Amino acid sequence: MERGRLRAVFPFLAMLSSEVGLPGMPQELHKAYDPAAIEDRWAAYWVNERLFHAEAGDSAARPFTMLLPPPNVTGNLHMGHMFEHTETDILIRWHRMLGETTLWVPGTDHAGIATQMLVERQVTSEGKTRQQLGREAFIERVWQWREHYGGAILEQMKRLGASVDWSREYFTMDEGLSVAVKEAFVRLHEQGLIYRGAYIVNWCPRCQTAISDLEVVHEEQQGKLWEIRYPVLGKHGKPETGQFLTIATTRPETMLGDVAVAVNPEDARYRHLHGKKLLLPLMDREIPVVADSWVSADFGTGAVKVTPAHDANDFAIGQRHGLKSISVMDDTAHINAEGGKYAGLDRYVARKRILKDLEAQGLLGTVREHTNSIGKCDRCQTVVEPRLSTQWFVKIQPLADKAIEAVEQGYIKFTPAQYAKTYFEWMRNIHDWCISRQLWWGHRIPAWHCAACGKITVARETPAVCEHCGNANLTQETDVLDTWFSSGLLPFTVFGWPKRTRDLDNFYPTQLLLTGFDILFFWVARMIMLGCHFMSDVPMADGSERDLKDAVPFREVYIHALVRDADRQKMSKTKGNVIDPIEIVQRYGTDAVRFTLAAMASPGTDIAFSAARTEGYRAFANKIWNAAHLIFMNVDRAAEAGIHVDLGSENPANTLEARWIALRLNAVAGEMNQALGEYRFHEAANLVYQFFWGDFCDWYLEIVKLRLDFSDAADKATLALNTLVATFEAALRLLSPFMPFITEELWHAVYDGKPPAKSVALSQYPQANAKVVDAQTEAEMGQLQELIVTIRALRKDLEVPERELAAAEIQTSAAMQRLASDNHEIVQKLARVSAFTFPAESKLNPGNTRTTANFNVGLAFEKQIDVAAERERLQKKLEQYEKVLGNADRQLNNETFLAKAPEKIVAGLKKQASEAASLRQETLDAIEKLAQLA
RNA sequence: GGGCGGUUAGCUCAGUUGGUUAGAGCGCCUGCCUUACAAGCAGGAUGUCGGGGGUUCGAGUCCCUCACUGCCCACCA
Repeated sequence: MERGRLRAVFPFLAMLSSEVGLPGMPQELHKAYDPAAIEDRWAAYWVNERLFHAEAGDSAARPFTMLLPPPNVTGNLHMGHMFEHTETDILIRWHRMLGETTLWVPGTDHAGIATQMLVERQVTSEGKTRQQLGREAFIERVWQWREHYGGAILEQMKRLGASVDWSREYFTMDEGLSVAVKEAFVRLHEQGLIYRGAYIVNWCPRCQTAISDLEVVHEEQQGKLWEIRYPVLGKHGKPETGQFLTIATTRPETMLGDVAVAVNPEDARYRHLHGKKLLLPLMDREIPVVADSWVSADFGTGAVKVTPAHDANDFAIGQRHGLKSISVMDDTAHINAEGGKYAGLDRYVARKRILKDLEAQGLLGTVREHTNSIGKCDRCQTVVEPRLSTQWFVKIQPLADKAIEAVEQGYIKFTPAQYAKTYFEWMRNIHDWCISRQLWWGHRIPAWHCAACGKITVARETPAVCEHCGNANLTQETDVLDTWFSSGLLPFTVFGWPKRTRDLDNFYPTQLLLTGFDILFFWVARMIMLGCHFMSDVPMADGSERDLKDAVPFREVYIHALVRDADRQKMSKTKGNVIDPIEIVQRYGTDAVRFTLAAMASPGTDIAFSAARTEGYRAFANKIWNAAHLIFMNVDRAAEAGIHVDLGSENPANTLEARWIALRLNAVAGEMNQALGEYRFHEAANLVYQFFWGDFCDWYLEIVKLRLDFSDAADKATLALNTLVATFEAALRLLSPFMPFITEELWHAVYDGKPPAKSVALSQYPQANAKVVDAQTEAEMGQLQELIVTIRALRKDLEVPERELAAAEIQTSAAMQRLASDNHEIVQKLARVSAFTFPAESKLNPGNTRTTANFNVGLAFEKQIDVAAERERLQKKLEQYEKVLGNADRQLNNETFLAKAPEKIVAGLKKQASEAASLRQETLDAIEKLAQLA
């Protein structure tokens, strides 16, 4: 480490050492860590140097692969992304440092509806419609938009240091992926797992497309339940006077498409009407009364109007009773020609008109308030219309069966485990998947309609002629595929499927999927189904058959929590409580924000993000920065004395603090590896925080300062310096997955710009050595710390001025006397003691002494003693000891406890009891002494 | 209607398989500009672990129950 380097890392040092001198140091030169000064530089370095590029077969170790849940190409980075990316990046960086081939694949999703809506809005703002533009031109516009603005989120990820392999970036509409999507569709079709038919689907009148069940969000709403009287027809097709069947409905406008009224066959009230005809009001259509057990007698009037074209249940009733379906609404939820005089009206306008007309005819009965849940389009919040339409479906049961088995067999593990339950629940009640969308932007379905025979040809390439009749007059299906169909294939299509590539051999299955529960069904479940289905047919790398175990798309799923605002509210644009991660990052630095997220990421618990916490972790970064400052200053001083740091030294300092910090590092490394392996991010973060700040800075650094005298006893100082720098270097590695920027900067500085690897991210993660055990050092350091802390507290109580030193006297065991003497410099410095002695008995006032299980310590400092306050303090102590003692004695006198409790617990309790007993006695003595004094 | 969580210090939250005196950060109080760091150092106060019952030698942790609260799923017109 040379001065030049030091100045480069800490520019302010130049000022410090200049002739301006300390007192004159300009105020504006902040000594604090400035993340902005280093982060951009390293972010660019990592990308430009392609440090996180992985090749199949890079190492013998099992590869660790993860897929980035592709954000929408229209998306902007929000806190949820940053959280997800932070957790993923920590794991990825950790695994990379474990020496595994580590691959994180990034990409974006074309996001059919979302993107189309966005570009459509743009077109509209220019006074045009997408229809005027035409399909081809519109799609061209979307591509243009994508060129200019798409994938901003990936750029933001680069800035935040996500260690992904950018050379593998994909877009779900890329040529290669499009071929794969076609292939998947055609294969499913060949296997009889795709069919086309007219069914009730959820229709969004605004997006003018079908959407899947999952894309409908249900909302409770206060609505009305209207009763409508349908006249009963007599023998001659004439209404029987005064005879009505009263139905109840929440959607009167659909009555235009009624084809029957259904009652429960057991319902005695209506048994006489079975088989009779009714006259559908307003439409003057004869409709039958049918008996169907789906109808419950106790809801409404017990009679249900049947509108097969506009309700899924009614459709099922229609099927059972051979009824026809009459669609009365068009794509935009306006009444169509089937609706007679209501044609052209919007559904809600029609509703009002219909109710008014019914009332005029005296056919409207009781109107009740009624809460029901209505379905809205996930994308645009428009109320969804169940509508009969011709769509493409995936026959899902065979796929679901395998997907269930994969999880049941443990081939895929969920964390937190409870999500497996949710998964099973959904998978076991799954419905066929409607995969066609009436959009323009997306993967167009590879099917062609024949103008001659009307049949469909499904093919990988545009067919020349109809496969059924040979006619050449073919037009391609206009529908596109659900976006989730293509993203469900990603775990293998990103590696080149349907081709059998080296990547596919090496990286499939991926190891872990880390994502939010909101896309558990949308995406996770679909990937499992499609992966198990398609990859079962792909042989293993060695050519052997692939079992279900290896067909799964990932071996583990980790479901992360939600990031909420500081008041635990969901962040939403409408609430205006969205925290922009970029803004927070600019304020506190990426490392601090990442650390906040990690430290709060306890599995299964939502995160209430608060900037106060981030402020604390910025302070942590600053602490590390300043520790580096201290270390580098000493490296610098050593260099002046001709001493150079030897990081590879096999000869560590053999001082108490050096042995102790090595033990701590070893223990913390072990605990961190353990915690990270179990996705306990918060625990790992707290461990490294506590280690760096508490152990390393507060104790080790303070002590080691005493050793760094390079003018005198330089050998010891050299050893101390080597150990110091080596420990710091290891601590940086330990922290680096959490705070990649500051650790990268300082790690390079430690090596004076000549590091053994291009990045700390490519160095090795510290591992625990189980053989490193040194109970004596641990105990001695513990006792020394207790002594120092006790003296410090006593100083406070005695109000010894901060600057003043005080003489101490200690009563303790011979061993501890030796310990204290051997380390008297440490005690003197950290506890601000001038000197200490070991008289057999203390002559000091009780207020001047403190007692612990290991020692009594007293300070000779004159203070007017407040007897009452002192008695109170001692009484409180006494109560505390007696409580402990009572508790311990009670258990130790309990024979069942002694018989059943583990030995370790009993021994611990005994020790505790004896300590408490002696402390109690000491306290009693002090109280007595105090009484004599008074 | 089904299912899953949560309730621990003023605030935000940890607390792995039941085990010795329940922790952290922030905030609060006190004293320090101690040449790495005031984004700091040192010391300190604060809890009937939501209520009730049970199992156990032992419960914040397991079981039952009640209360409050959040979320997911569902075709009741």
